[in-house]
Amino acid sequence: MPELPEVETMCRGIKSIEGYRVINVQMTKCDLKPISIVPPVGEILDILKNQRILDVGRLGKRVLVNFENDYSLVIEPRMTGLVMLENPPNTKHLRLEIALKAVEGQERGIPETLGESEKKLMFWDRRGLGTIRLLAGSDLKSQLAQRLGPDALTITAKMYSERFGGRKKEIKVALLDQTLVAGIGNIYAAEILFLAGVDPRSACDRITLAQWERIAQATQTILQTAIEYEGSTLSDGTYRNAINGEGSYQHCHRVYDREGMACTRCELGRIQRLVQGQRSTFFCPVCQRKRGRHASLKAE
DNA sequence: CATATGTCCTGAGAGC
DNA sequence: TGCTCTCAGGACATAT
Repeated sequence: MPELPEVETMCRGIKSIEGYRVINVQMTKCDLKPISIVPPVGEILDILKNQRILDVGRLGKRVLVNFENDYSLVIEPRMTGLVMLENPPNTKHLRLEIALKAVEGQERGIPETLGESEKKLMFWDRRGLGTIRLLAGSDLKSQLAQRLGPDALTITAKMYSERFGGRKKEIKVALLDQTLVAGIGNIYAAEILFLAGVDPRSACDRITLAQWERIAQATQTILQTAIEYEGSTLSDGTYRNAINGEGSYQHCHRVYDREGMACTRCELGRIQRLVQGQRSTFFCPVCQRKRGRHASLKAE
């Protein structure tokens, strides 16, 4: 599920835990197969107990909770994971709970009745493909940060052409490769290529500089706007923000999950679906023709 | 049966 | 031969 805009929304939604300290860490008991948590929860508690949260960050599609002892909790939602503070969709798929308490003085000014001096950070995951890891700062760099490409919110046309340019891979497949650029997933890859007017089947080594410019510009436009809309909650309703609200960028989708519908830009083409790398791709065969130069960055 | 927002691992093949 | 990189395919677990 969550791609960069959804993960960014999760991070912003739990930002109020900054400065709180860890009281307890526990797996929620359920009959489902447990998710991957490394090291085991007891060990995590030993390392994090009473530790203050310095800040909340994002690394590609992962949420980072950074502690004062230089450890970081890396939460990777994968397809259906959610990081929440309130109202999880159900208890059946609740996987981990971290009890937090405000440090001395932090709760001052907040009425005790609101219970704001205590918070609970939860990880909920229906499919259970998500993972949680606790890493020391140096391991975070070597095991994770180093393997990821530049964050999609910072990538430029030059970086695109340098990192992608020599490859034979199709551009849609390459955009999903987190070692090339971090944060783009299946929905936003489709939307970015539509806005850029680039055929998703184009081989990277045949994409022109002008097209890389359009792809870079579209990356920023699509992702920034999707963040403003707090991400996409698809028809299955799985994605929710930190307090169980829905995103609304799904109403802005121009191609994703719109097979057979008329293209909103040219009104001639019908959105087509094809499979690339075992994943669905949606595009407008008129606006995204390989040699087409009709595409314009002006969205509406 | 087919579909699903993501990532990791394995094995094959290419190129040096 | 061996090392590295690339790419295709499957696995992971649950639900609609």
